[in-house]
Amino acid sequence: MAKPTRARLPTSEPLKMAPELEELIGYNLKRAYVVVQKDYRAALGDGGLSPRTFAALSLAVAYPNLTQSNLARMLGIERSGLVAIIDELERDGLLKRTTVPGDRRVQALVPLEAGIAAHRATLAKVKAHEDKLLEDLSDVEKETLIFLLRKIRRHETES
Amino acid sequence: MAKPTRARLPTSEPLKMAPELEELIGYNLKRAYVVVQKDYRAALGDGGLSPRTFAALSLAVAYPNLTQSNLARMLGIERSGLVAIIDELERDGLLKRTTVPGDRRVQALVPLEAGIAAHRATLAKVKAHEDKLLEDLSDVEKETLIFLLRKIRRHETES
DNA sequence: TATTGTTATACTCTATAACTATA
DNA sequence: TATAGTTATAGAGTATAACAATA
Repeated sequence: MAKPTRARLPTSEPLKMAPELEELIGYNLKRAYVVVQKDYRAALGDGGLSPRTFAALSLAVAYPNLTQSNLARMLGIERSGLVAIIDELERDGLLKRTTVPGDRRVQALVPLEAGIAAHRATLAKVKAHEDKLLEDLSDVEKETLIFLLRKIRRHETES
Repeated sequence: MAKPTRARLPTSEPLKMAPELEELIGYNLKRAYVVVQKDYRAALGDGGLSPRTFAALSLAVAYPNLTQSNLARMLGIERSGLVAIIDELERDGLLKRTTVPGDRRVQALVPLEAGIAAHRATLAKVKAHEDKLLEDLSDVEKETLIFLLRKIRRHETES
């Protein structure tokens, strides 16, 4: 049976980390992601688009008449999970589902003027939040980080 | 009203990305995190410890007699959320809650032999999964990535 | 008054499976 | 048979608020 070998860490003591955990890419990725995500929410507030809704809108604006299935693929999520996101965007008047002549199964996504404006405005806020949060990273460091993250993203499942 | 300006993206066409999305750190962080997290689960299987449970065990092993409140702080989660994680670890015989003489409020976490062994075995599996998944990153690139992620992590809320 | 562990509760994000209407 | 959109459902993961015991 394992015996306690050290005294309990008092609350006042500065927080230590598990050394082997700190060397793992996955752990650092998760923790860093939480930092950025929390700051995003704080910066955009309650009325703002959530990260995933903003991502969906960005792609819908960049590729008008996109299919929901294609958008889900681009986002790396299931078709079923996209429904609520599109519901929200349509409810807010940012885009609309339209039927496509020639294939009555699909619902093409058409960005509306309000959606294009919301996208532009939100993008500016997101950029401002990242610039502020990451101001202690140089431009080269930010480029390097994105380059390395994209290298990991090459393993995204293509399904 | 916005008019469709391009033809619908056919399923066969290679997936495009929204350029401005691809330049955001947060978006790339999220997508890369999903890649690593999915590969972790695939590598460790159904019986394996989840990332958060492994992280909790790692810290409990590194700091015997740790308090639940301190552990929650280290993990960056709420005390309440840690309860289920410790329940799981205790149920699996990997650690035990023990009362501390001098403060009967706290439940010190004592790693058991099985817990130390499970930690060692899981760490080996996690390292193997990361080495395999990230084999296209050089050692310098991996070090750089961890360095940059830690720079972001400096903004972790100290609560 | 403040803190520790706990419970209850709810919300976000995501996945799986099954359905319908089309193709 | 296969695909697009949808619904129902469930499971992580996390947060907030409150509580009892203790400091």
